[in-house]
Amino acid sequence: MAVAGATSFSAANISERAALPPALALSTVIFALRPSENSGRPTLWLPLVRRIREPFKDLWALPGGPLTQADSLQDAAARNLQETTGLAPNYLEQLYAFGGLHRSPSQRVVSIVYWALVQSTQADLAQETENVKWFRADGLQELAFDHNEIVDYALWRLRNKMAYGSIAYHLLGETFTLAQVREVYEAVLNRSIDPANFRRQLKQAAHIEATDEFLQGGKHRPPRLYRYTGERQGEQPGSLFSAH
Amino acid sequence: MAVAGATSFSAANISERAALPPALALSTVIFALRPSENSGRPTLWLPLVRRIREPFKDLWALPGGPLTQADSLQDAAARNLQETTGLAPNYLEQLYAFGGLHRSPSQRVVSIVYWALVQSTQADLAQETENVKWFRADGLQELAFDHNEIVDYALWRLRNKMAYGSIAYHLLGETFTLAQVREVYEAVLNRSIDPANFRRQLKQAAHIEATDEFLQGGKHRPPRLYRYTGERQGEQPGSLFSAH
DNA sequence: CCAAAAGTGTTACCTATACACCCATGA
DNA sequence: TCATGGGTGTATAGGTAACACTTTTGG
Repeated sequence: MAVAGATSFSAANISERAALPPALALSTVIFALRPSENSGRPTLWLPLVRRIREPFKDLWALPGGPLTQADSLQDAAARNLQETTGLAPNYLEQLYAFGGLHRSPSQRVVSIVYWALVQSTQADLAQETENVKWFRADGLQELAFDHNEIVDYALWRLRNKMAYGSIAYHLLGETFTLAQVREVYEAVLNRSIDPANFRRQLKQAAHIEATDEFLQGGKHRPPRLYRYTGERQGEQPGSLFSAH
Repeated sequence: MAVAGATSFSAANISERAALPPALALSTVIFALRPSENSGRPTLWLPLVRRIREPFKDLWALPGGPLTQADSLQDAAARNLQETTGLAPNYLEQLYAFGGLHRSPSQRVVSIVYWALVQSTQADLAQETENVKWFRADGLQELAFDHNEIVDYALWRLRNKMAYGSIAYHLLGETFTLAQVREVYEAVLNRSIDPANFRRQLKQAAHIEATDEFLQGGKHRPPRLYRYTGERQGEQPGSLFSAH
């Protein structure tokens, strides 16, 4: 099924494409926070898999696969994510259906793409193999297919949701300090935020509750731990309540 | 391909489903403003097509069809919309990919759904036939498949975009008065808006310019006509600039 | 006691809202 | 001239950003 060089197409090639039914595939953009190599501050990373076949052999690509028959799109995305990277997502939402004519040089492929958030602890457990590796989300190298464009769009959506919705918690564990939430915002939105104002906004708007515990072991005054009380899963058409 | 009653499934039926590859379909939720039957004030309407075959024979459904091979998803949606209803959309954007297991009682179908806005003038031209008819967008009767859910989601998205983005102009013609824009907002968001404040918000935030013309023929002081200067097409992943 | 993060208080500014008011036109 | 929608001005409230200040820990 894989053919020739990925750059140009003959007329014969095009008419051959028109005869085949478009294939349906699922891919997922997975985000997690990991410490930066330099500063050690949390930054956005995502796992990619190496292509071991043409087309785009040896380039890195989003994890994905065919649509499993017995699952809904959402379930199939979660299952596929688990099988290719070993990760269990904390948040999963449909991103977009990409269906340009020449996304793949061989057969025409329509990809339904999801995006996911996983906790840092999860991400650390995930095995890095020869063919699965984490990359920083910004300044990514050239990827297979149109996956650079897809990652850019996912990043845009993530930042949008972060700025308005209450999504940051899905990158954190069961309990967290308000400073940690702030660090998530700063890492994703790539700008510093006033701690005083930020904590107030969180405590009034978002769905969190204070616990009786404090994070010990720091150098300074131990901060209080909080817990997220909102929805755990991603946004879906069924749930028409979330503001954005 | 069409089989049996739409309500329950035998085990044999299910395993048969699993063997077939999922079909890929396109549908579109089309919105236009038309005067209400009672008040004459503009309200939201959408065109539906009558099912002439099982499943769901004689119920109304969203216009749609298979993915044409030679077009991108966006182009295929526009073409399909043209062929089924005769309408040319002023705005077209992908809504969601619906892929639940039992959306269709026969074969499994994954529908990539778009939503569109057309001008009232267009909508008036569009021929109402035995099998194509306009309905008020709220309080819709029972539709085929999961199309009620899809329309609800499209309505939610429309209202969201309307409240933030600059989308209302796509329901209007080349030139328009600020009062007409306000009527669009009032019709879609279903609440009255202060004319004075609304005009100020528009004139500073949105991409419109004043023309030298005034709308004549009204009962009172002729209002100035404005023109939209922003983008004409829908939002797509390529264009990562629009706020929301 | 000092440094630094946790957490609180205060103020300036910006923008959405409410509403009083003037303007221009048809009848 | 009157009624009415078009269009402008202005005061008020609510929320965000900036930053001074207090609190609490480790060293």
